[in-house]
Amino acid sequence: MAQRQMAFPQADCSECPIRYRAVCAHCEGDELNQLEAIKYYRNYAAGQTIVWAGDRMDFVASVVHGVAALTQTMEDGRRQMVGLLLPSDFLGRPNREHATFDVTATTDLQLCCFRRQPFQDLLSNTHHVSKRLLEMTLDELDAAREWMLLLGRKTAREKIASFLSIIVRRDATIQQFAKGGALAFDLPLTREAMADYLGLTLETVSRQMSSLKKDGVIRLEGKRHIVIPDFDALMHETGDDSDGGVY
Amino acid sequence: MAQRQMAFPQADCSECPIRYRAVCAHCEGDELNQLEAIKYYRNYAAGQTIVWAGDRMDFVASVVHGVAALTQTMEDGRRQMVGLLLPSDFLGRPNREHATFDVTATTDLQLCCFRRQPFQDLLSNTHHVSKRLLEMTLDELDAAREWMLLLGRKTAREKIASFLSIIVRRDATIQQFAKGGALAFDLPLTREAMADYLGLTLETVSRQMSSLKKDGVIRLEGKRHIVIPDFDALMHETGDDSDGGVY
DNA sequence: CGCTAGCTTGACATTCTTCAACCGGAGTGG
DNA sequence: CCACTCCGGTTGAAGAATGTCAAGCTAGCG
Repeated sequence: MAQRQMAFPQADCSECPIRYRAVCAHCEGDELNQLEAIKYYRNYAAGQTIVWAGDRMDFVASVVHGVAALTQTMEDGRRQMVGLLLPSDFLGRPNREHATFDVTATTDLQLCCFRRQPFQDLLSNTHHVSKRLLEMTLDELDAAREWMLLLGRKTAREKIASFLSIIVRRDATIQQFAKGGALAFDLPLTREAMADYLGLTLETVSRQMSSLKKDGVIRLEGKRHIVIPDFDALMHETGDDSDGGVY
Repeated sequence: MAQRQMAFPQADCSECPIRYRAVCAHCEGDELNQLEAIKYYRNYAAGQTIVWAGDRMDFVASVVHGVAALTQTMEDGRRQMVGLLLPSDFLGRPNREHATFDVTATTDLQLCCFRRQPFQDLLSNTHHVSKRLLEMTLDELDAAREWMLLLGRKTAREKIASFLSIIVRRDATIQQFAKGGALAFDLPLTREAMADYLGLTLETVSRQMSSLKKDGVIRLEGKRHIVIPDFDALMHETGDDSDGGVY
């Protein structure tokens, strides 16, 4: 694959699109300067592998633009995605030298990287980064648990609907309103990657997408562009409790 | 159900069985004293519910003895276990007032509880508790990701074998050597709870247990006591990479 | 202009679930 | 003490959901 040149701007922290959601969210003044001093950007084209499971990984990073996937592969080739990293999500683990999962860019991607050792020093010496990292890790654990319900108990149709609703909500910046107030967005994953995410085969994904389309829950414009005329109707297909309840 | 009296001893921290694995692991001297000052024990009988999803929860806790399960339930009754808490595991989330999942004791259980507010204060004012909590949360996230592979891609037989191997390894204190060097332990879960853990029906769990027994991978003594004559044979049934690789 | 990657669709096979019957031990009331 | 019932578990038969294998479509690209 030809390595296209990426076109993401390399922002100053003050203009960074994930400034108040990423691991740096709570930092100000000196702490932010320390982070800024050790940061550098890396760009990847859609489809590129960032690290393989077991590889030495000497940086941690925040996703600035694009989407990355963590996947696990069994000996016989069965694959399961176990993490989907959207802008502001954190990649890597402090105090761990080697990657536990394969990491690939599923769209063009920009990472804001920190060399691991200086980052760990910062964790030990300051409060705000580790506090934010704990919050984010707890959030990811909650998300992982929702995902487990999906993998263990939902039907193929519910899985697809749930996936679409996650994408729509998780990266609100991607979403736009199409004519008539409907939601519209581009899928950041191929059918195969969706299958890996959902614990299905790509054929089943394709069939269920067609089925949702036939029933008017979604519209497909091209293969990747989705229009959702009625978000409530989509939510109804997810199998989740409709009444937001607690909040 | 009659509320039997629990028989777990209430240890001083210095004699606590989870002293160096729980959230308090890194604490010494003053920090430990602060924790000790706000701790109290609670006991639950097998089957009891600790909190329901959405309930106000004004404490966090470490599991001292026994096993607790986090489960999610869909409107139509489908249930998925999303967390299995063994001794030293942490229950609850700082800065969150309401429980996100149902929590139940699957065996007789002892918790070492901390009122949430003082615990949060400790998190803000000291280093060692939050550092340990971050480590533990990252470990749980890794475990959740292994679990996703299981839920999404493993066969029923592989799921059962994986579950058994997790139990054997995760709480090494439970396990004993039966005659002939075989591993032996008691299942901490009913067939139904195993089904909820593994994303199966209880009938499928029962059938696969019978099948593994028929093939000599496990022996069943009563319904709950398991003997594993050959651990490698069990591992081979899990579908996981056999060579431990990195470690 | 033909290839390829990504996707769709069909026919058939397989796995797991569903529904139902049954078993055995523990606790309970007569 | 015995019959009863309940709970957790096992097993069988039939059906539904999803996977597998195979063919074919389409858009973009060399």
